[in-house]
Formats: sequence, structure tokens, C-alpha cells
Amino acid sequence: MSNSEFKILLVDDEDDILEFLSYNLRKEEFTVLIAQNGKQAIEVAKREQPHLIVLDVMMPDMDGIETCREIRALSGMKDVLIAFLSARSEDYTQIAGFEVGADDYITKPIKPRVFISRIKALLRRLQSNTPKSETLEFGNIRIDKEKHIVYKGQDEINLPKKEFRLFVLLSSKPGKVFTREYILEQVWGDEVIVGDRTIDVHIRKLREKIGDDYFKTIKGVGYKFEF
Amino acid sequence: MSNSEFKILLVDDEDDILEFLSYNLRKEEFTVLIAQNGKQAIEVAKREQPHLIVLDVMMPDMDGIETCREIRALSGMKDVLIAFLSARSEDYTQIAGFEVGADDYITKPIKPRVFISRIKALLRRLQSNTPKSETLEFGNIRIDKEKHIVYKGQDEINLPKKEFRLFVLLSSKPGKVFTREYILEQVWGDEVIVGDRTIDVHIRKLREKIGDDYFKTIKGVGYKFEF
DNA sequence: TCTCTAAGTTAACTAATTATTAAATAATTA
DNA sequence: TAATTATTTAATAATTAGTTAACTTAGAGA
Repeated sequence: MSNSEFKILLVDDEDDILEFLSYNLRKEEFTVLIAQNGKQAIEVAKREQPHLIVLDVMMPDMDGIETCREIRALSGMKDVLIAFLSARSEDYTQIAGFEVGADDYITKPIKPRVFISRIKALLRRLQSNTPKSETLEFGNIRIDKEKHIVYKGQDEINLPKKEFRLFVLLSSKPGKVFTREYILEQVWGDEVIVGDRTIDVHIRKLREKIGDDYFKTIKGVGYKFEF
Repeated sequence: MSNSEFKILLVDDEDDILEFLSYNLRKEEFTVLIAQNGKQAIEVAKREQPHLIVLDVMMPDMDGIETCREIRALSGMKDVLIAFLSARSEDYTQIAGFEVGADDYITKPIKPRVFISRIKALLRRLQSNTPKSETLEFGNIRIDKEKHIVYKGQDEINLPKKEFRLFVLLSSKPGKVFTREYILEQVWGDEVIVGDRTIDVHIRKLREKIGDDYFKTIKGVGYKFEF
């Protein structure tokens, strides 16, 4: 998917910021839409169904938070990516922002390179069909990615980084067999070289902590998560 | 409400800038007041209770930041809109300015059209009574963001700037893990480069002051606030 | 059933990350 | 300017995570 296939809606009341941001996004060949206030933003969003909306928190009439709330209320816009722009000192806005479902917070002053890389990071989320919801549920097992906690019934299970990543990977498609090779690539990364037993050990830990029969070995192939 | 009902106080030590700004504001029919230094500004502000004060950051004797602080300390002036004028946009004074409660930052050189639209945007905020918040509560912990004070039961805990910001960030979404990277970005900003241990030290201070078990370490990932 | 290979199990080992200090800078205030 | 307070760093301790190695077990196919 090339950048130009992504529609990004910029919302700010200040012309110079709009210009600055859209210039930088266009340079990267994104498709840029613009709105100068909340009302306009909602209209454009409804009509154009952008992939990502960049909203200034401070705007006259209808501020970013409110605009966000209304956009999220539109049918089909629940999962649109929304990033807020705010001055760092206005950190009070963060609270409201997170409640409304901000996907990112970008602080002013904005540096082009940082801005672009944040935008790209957000859009990457769309592709790697990382489900928007940060929690996964399987029977009485719940994985809260944001909190980095696994719940089994009432119990909170705390997994260290690699175990957590491994679990998230396997559970991302229950029933599917993940090859050792693929697991290594996803959890450990290409650069890292670890022995074969390492995966076993991690699987073992998961079996201990989560439950033996959630993790099935397919000999000669790999592992899968079942529930 | 027509423009003439808005009183705007301009504070700058340079005559030509004062003249230039007031000319443009008067053309829009705003009521313009003028002061040439901080002391005068405070007097006029007290007497006239303007809606908006435009303050040059760089002035002899008492600079804009200091003047702002004193004006905000006057009774009934806590919520007056204050916009700073300064030469460079990347100036470190921006940060100081926002700390003191700047509502906007206008950088020189000033273009009439931009200036006017910024002023109007600010004043529009007066009408759309966006209340500046607020306090957050978690159990017996209360964060008063306006006063910059944290209460734990009866005790007032005074946190320095960075610690306060860090606390506000973490508490903005209890339970959520904030990565070190994100924390750096939000609390310290993109420009500033500080070592990783700096975060640890600040977390430690918070643990000391607020309570050990409110702050949880997720090794390899980040920190979270829990209550 | 035997054999061969992949996977499981441990505990020791190693590496990585965070915690804790105290001391050095920097910023603010008096 | 001195004094105070805040912030950052640097060194090192502590802790936790991750890996390996040696060995055991299990299972598919001859």
C-alpha cells in the first residue's frame, strides 16, 4: 500500500500549522484533507472516510476532544485513527483525550521528521491488522495489551516481555500453527540468533502460567494456541 | 459581542511594535490598551481588567514571563488570556511561557493577518466557555492540575515540574503501560535528550512521595500507574 | 519394537534492565 | 550573587529475564 492511498485529515484553526503539516505530508505523498474547525472536520470525515485524523486540541467553538467524540460517534468511524496535537504544557488535555480514544499525542512544537515518523507508525497499525481493541478474549482468558496483563478468570498473570509477545503472537490467530521460524522472526527478530530450545522454554513457561492445554505442539512444524 | 467590547492590552518596550499592533487591532475595532513595561502592564491590567494581554517576552527590567506570573497572581486575573510575543519559535522561553500559563505564542516577525486571526481565535475561546480543568481523583489521591498540587489524604505534596508532568501522564490512564520512549517524548519533549536513568530517578521520587506501590515497573516495556 | 529426531525439562549461566545513591549541573529564587 | 531547589548523570548494586547445555522423553516411521 503506497502512501498516496492513505487519506489523512488535518484539523486545525491556524492556517500556518495546517500549511506546515500538509506540506510535510504531501512531500511524503500522502493524500491530505483539511478542515479548519470541528464542524468542518466532521463533514469531511463523513464524506471522505479518512484513515487517520490529526486533530488540534485547542480550537475555538468545538475543541479537539469534542470533535473526536462526535467523529467516533459516527457509524463506521469508531475505529478511525485519531492523533491529537497539543502544546506539551496542556497536559491536562491528555486525560480527556485518552478517554475519548486518542491513538497518539503529538506535542508542539512539531518537528517534521518526528511528525512524519509518528504518522507512519500509526498507519502501520492499520496494515498489520493489529486489532484496534487492545484486549483479546478467549473464554476466561483475557489479554490486555495496553496494561500488559493477562487475566485468567480473576487472576492477574504477569508475563515478562518475550513471553507476553509470544503469547500475543500465538493468540493472534487461535488454532493457527506458527512455525518455529516464524516465531523466531516475530518475537525475537531477524538479527537475534537463539538456539532452538529457547522457544521450548518459553512455551513451557506459558504452559505453566496460563495452562497446559492451551498450547499444542505440532511436531516437526511448530506450536498453536487453542481454547 | 462586537470587537469593540473586547479590551486588549499590548505590552512591549518597543514603540514601533506597539504602534504596528495597535494599528492593526484598532482597524478591527478592538479596544486597545498599551503599556511599555511590566510594571505599567500590571497597573493597567488591574485597573482595566482586559480580556486579553499580549506580552512581549523580551523586555528590560521585568520580562514577559515574570510579568505574566504577577498578573496571574492578581485576584480575578487568573483566567485572563495571555499571548506571548517572541522572536524565535524554537526559543526555550516557549516552555517557560507555557508553564506560566500562556494561552498562545506568537512569533516575530508578525504578519498582520496572522496576528489578527490568532487574536480572534483566542477571544472566541472566551465565548465558548471551555472551562480549564481540573482535578483528578484516585482513591485518596487527588491531583489538582491548576494548582500543581497533589493531595494524598490530608497531605499536600508538592511535586516539581517534571515529576508532576510524569505523574499526570501516567495517571492519565491508570493501568496503561507507558513506554520509556513515550514518556520521554511527552514529559521531556523531542528536543531534549536525557539518559534513561533519568526516568528511573523521577519514578523513584514519585514512589517516595506518592507511594511505592502506585507505580509499577514492566521490565523491558515501561511504567504504569495503578491504584 | 527399535531408532532417530524433535521436543520437554531443569538448573546453571549470562545478559539486560532497573534501582539506588551520591555527586555534578542547571535553574530558580531570595 | 548566594542560596536553594530541581534535574541530570554516572557508578554500581540488585533484580529479573533470557539463554544454553545436558539430559530425558515421546512419537513417527522403518
